[in-house]
Amino acid sequence: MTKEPTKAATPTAARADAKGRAPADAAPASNRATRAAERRSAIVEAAMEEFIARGFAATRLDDIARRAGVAKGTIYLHFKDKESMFEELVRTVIVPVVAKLNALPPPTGSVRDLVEAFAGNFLREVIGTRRGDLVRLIVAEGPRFPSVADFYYREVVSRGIAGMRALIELGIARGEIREKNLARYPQILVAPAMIAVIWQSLFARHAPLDAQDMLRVHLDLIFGERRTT
Amino acid sequence: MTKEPTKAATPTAARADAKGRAPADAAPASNRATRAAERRSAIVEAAMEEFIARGFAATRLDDIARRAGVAKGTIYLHFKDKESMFEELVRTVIVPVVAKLNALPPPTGSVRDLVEAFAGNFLREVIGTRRGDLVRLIVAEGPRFPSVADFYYREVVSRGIAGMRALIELGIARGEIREKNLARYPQILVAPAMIAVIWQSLFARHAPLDAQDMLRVHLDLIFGERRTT
Amino acid sequence: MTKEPTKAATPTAARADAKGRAPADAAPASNRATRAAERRSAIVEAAMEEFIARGFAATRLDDIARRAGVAKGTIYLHFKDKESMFEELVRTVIVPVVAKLNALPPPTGSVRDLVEAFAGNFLREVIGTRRGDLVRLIVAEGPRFPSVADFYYREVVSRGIAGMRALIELGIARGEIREKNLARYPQILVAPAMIAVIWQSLFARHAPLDAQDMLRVHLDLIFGERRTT
Amino acid sequence: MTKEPTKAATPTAARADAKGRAPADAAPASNRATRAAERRSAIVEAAMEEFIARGFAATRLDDIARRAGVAKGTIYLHFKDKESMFEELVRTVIVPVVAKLNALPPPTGSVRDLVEAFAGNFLREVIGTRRGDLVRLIVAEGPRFPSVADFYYREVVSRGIAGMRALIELGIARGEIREKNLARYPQILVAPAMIAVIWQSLFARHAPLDAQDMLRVHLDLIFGERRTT
DNA sequence: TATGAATGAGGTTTCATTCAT
DNA sequence: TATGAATGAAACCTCATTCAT
Repeated sequence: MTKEPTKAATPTAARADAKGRAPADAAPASNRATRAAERRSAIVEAAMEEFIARGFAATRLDDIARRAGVAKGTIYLHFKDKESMFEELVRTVIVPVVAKLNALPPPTGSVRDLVEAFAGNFLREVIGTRRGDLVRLIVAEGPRFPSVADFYYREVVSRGIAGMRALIELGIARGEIREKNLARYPQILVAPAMIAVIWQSLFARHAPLDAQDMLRVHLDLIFGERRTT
Repeated sequence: MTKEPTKAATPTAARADAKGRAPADAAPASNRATRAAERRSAIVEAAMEEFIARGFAATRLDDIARRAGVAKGTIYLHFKDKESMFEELVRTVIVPVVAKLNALPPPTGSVRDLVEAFAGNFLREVIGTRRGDLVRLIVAEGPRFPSVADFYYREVVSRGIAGMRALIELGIARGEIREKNLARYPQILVAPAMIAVIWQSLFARHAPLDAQDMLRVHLDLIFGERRTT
Repeated sequence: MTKEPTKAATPTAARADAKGRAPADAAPASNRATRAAERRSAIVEAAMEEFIARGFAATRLDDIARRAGVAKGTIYLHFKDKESMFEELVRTVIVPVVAKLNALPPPTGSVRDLVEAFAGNFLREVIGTRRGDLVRLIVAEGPRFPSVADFYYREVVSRGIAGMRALIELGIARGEIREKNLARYPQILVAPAMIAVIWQSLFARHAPLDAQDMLRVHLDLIFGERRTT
Repeated sequence: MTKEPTKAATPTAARADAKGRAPADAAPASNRATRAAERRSAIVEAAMEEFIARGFAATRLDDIARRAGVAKGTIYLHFKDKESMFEELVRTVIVPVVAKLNALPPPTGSVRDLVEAFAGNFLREVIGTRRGDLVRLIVAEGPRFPSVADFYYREVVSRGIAGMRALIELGIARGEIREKNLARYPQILVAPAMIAVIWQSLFARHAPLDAQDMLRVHLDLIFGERRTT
């Protein structure tokens, strides 16, 4: 009475190669594997939208399928069940974020400029975008999906904290930051940005928040006098 | 508004009277209205626990009823439906918070002492307690329950922001705070506290966070040199 | 993400007694417990028909519900799921059979008369009736429901075999049966009856089988010359 | 009857020829028709295993395909649908049984020896083997597949009964069998063998049954005194 | 008021069948 | 011929809501 399907691996990836030769006549953009990958992305994309809009429990696979333009059953060719889909989804969406964090340029110029550039970029790319909603989604569903919270902590939060700490220590060493204890709580550095993300989702229509400006004020607190821009 | 007008003689009540004796356990302080209120608060309490643990959609009225020690139908004597219950629930739980905010003492002593006392109190009462989870619940369900987000903004956030702004302006006027622009973003003042609340729910088991200590560092940033305590 | 309902116990059986007194005014035939029991039997009855007609896997709960005159959800108030329903069902239906086996009269008269009366009765009550189909159902689904096969073996088969063996030994002792080895294989005694049951389900429309007459011939083999009736 | 008429040039074939060379692996004894027949019998074999293990409704074509080492779609090149496959399958598997029955040697020696040899052979080849499970499968699915039951009756049962009857009449004529009425119910002769088959599937792990020995006792009943072997 | 059995719409998941390659 | 991704009808099961008691 039990089975174990465990699908979700890339389905037909290397069949052509089994012939022992490169598929010379394979049109690069329309073979089976490519179309399957496209469908998978469509599902991931659609699922993101729905999960963000309604949360895990209230999201219907029917709606995901319709939005992705596939049949309900197709989802099960790519994901074992709704829970696995949610978990893999978050991983899939987080991966580029991690890549971006790892690709940060080495610190040149003042630490404040670095932080401001980085945080400004973060705000532009996250606030009010789907990626910001992803943060809210993780906050919302984390307790019910410990594996998701774990993954997010391991891949994003702990690395981000470590990176911030390194920057803060550099700023302290260069005399840009006076408050030495800040290195113990890099969370303080990013707290306003997180607040801005959440504020955007919940209260923007009551009181819009200029996240970039708030960030500058926050950095003034940390780095001292605002520079004359 | 969700309750039916109280009817005079319901079947059960009539049958009890038919026994020809006064109900022995009806103490003067435990009349019908009182017991109804007790039931209602039992339901509210149970619903809070369940909604926090599972979120709105995944919470079953069955579980709420069992936890509250009432029958499922009883919930519908107090609330119109699940959504109304959730909305009223959040209001009910938030009211004492508002009351507390309104009962704050007038500012005497230094602003830093005031803020530190208030925030310290906030952290003690919120971090790791059910009230902290309530914040996360609102973050999680806010987009699907605009009325809840609106209510929370109106009753708690906007008042809190206003109060913080007044304190900040006082601090600036007294020379305790140098960064004048902070008054435009009181969110910065509370951001680390919010982060601590969320951190506690999601990442505490990976990396515990000393919220009180982090708060002191944050206040040092705002008020300058840490005083020698 | 896991729960354990485990319903299926008699739902509201003893609630009235919780009051500490016998429910004097409880109409014997129409209280809640009685109606629940009636519904349960209706479901059991309907499920028997459907399982016999289609087998376990091909039977739809929808059809059972419709036949029983209840809603689909009602089934789940009495049974945990389809498998549990099937298993409990077989138990429920088998119980009276066991009771009947236990209530057999002590052997008086000739062993042949006893066996003939018993087997004749068996054939009348089983062949072509729902109880006969139950035997076929157990044969069909037994390998996939070991607990059902086990239960049937323990409660019916092993007792029946033991009873037959005792009768055979009595017959040998009395000189009615010459073949002493028969006591080692009481299955031989009942084999034609079982064949008749299966024949009835599968081949009756091609070649009707007079089970009672076949039984007499079989008993003649065992007990020797047919008596002049 | 379930196969499409063979078309001349299918896409795959055409593409292979486009390479301008003869397919190197096309041995003379392994042409297309042969390989198709091999695939078909692989499907039949796999389907037997699955249908026996799970019954018709619970068997998945996916599992049959995987076990047979073909793609799911291939099954539909050989069989119209699942039901047709089941029906043809049973026919296919039964055919050799019929052939064997027809090839029985003419009766020489004593009837008891004949019956004992035949039945002993039957038990060895059927009990605990796949062919025995086929009997159980027919018992299980017969009512839902009248055509299968019909076919089985026509090809196996009726011939077997007729053959048994002839043997019995010969035994009566030769004086080996005293019970003349046995010729009217040849089922009695085979009943213990059928019981043994079913017993093996359902109850063997509770109480193993020595079918060969039981058969000898049964034949003693029919042919009188056990011969001194 | 309070109960909880009953309902049935609606959700997730499976799987026989099709069809472009 | 052969493939297996895709489909979508249909199954099982849940649970918010109702209502007779």
